[in-house]
Amino acid sequence: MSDIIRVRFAPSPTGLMHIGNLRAALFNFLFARHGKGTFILRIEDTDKTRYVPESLPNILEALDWYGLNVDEGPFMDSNGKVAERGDSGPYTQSKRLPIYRRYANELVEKKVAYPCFCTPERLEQVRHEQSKRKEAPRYDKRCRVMDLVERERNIKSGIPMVIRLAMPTSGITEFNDLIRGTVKFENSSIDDQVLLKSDGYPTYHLANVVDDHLMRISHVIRAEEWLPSTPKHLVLFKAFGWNPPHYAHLPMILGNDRTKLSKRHGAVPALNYRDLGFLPQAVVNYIALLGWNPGGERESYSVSELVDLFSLNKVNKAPSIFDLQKLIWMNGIHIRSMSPEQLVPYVRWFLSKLPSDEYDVDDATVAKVLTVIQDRIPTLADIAQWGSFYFKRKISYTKGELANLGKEPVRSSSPTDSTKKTEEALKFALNVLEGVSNLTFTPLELRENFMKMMQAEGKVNKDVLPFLRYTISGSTVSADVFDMMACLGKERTLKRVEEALMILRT
RNA sequence: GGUCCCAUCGUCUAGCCCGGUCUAGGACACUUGGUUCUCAUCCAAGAAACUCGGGUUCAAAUCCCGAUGGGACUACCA
Repeated sequence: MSDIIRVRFAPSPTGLMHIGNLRAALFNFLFARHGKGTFILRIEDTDKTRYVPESLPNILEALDWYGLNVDEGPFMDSNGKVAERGDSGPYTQSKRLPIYRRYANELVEKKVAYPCFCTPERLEQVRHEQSKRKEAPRYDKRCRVMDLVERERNIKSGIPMVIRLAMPTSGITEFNDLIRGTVKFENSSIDDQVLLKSDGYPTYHLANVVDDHLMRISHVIRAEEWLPSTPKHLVLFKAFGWNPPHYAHLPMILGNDRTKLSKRHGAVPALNYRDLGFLPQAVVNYIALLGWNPGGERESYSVSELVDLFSLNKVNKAPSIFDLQKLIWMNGIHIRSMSPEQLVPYVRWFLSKLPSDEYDVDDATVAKVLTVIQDRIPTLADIAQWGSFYFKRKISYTKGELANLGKEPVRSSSPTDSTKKTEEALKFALNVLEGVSNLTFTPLELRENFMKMMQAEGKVNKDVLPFLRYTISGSTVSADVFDMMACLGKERTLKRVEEALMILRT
């Protein structure tokens, strides 16, 4: 076996790319890049009945969003059409049907496979009877022992048939899984799998083996659910006289209830995380650490660091549970580690979703706003709420709401008292703000001025700042008041305070 | 039912291969405190695990066996 690394991510286009797919893709990608190898995308569309046309564009978009660039295989060209690159194509199995047929015939000639004429109904019944007798449900090998004359006759008369693998009835098949070590299977316990269906399409098992060989795949890195069918694949490799690739079976990602991740478990489609406001590098970082750990105590890694450190023998054997809480935390880490300018492209989409009659999103100032709120947004989607002090055209509140701010928490004061208190605070603020020059309207300067003046008048923060916060942001929960005011600029800040005072006087 | 895989805090994990340095470390979440005009960030502290039973050994989270538990597979699906 050559030491050139070629790996593939081989999804079947039966639905949207989900987290499990993403994980398989990511580990293949990391392994390929780490070993300076080739990362191949292969589309396993051999089940016509489950084919979903939107699936492939979704897979390509997801790979692109997460930065898992494919070296060979389908890609979206500049016209938005699916094209393929690489010299081992086609990379879409439905375009390789003659190849599989040829190899299936070769297996029949070698007597490693045989035609089977059993109807689905008969198979169903055989299985039914077996399970009634508490036996393992499996094909009873009736057509395997059919005499050649009858077989020829059946073929000639055009009875629908499939090609089945003639699994050895004795001996064991063992292999060294790169993650799990030696795994052994009793050949006699394995069914005579269908290799070529009656519609001329191959099953996964045939297509997989043929393509992995033809595409010179060096390492098959796939989910653990494939572990039990690996001996079938090995038997096929042996029958063809080919060298099998190395195998590595990844532990599964489970939902909170410890079962296979499915729709019930929340935002499973991989691109949903984009729409929920997660950074691709945060998701990649999180997923990489689910079932893999380079050792040590670090949690935050860039993609290139992951590539440098990645190795299959550090992959865990046990399945892991997807924890959205930790992803959210990690997203925050990545958001805070980036500059506002770097964040802008990711944030734009969320801002574009805001109603334009209420929000005024000025592209040029997004970065400025981000510096103010970057520390407190766990996801990019939160920019709408936290940035609204700036983007919202009009901060609206009623007189009552403003007055309410003046209420003492303990002893309740009369409405007039609380209105007065609010008014007093805002008048004070207005006065201070007017004293700060346009040029020095910075958080630091503002803070100093306010502190100085408050001290002079015997006021404490609580007497002024909550009122100002509400006036500026329209919320009792917001970013730093001074940061917000500096971000807004003197003119807009003054306008808001003045407007609030006017409302109070009505 | 059969086959295979797996097993450290609620969760992600370090340690396991090459037994002693483990009164088992880190992180998320949780609780408490500090910083603070709010919410976050940040800082400090706390609670929280080697599934069980045998064996090997002077010594086992680490090696072996078994049980239990969980998961995957068991289709003319991948």
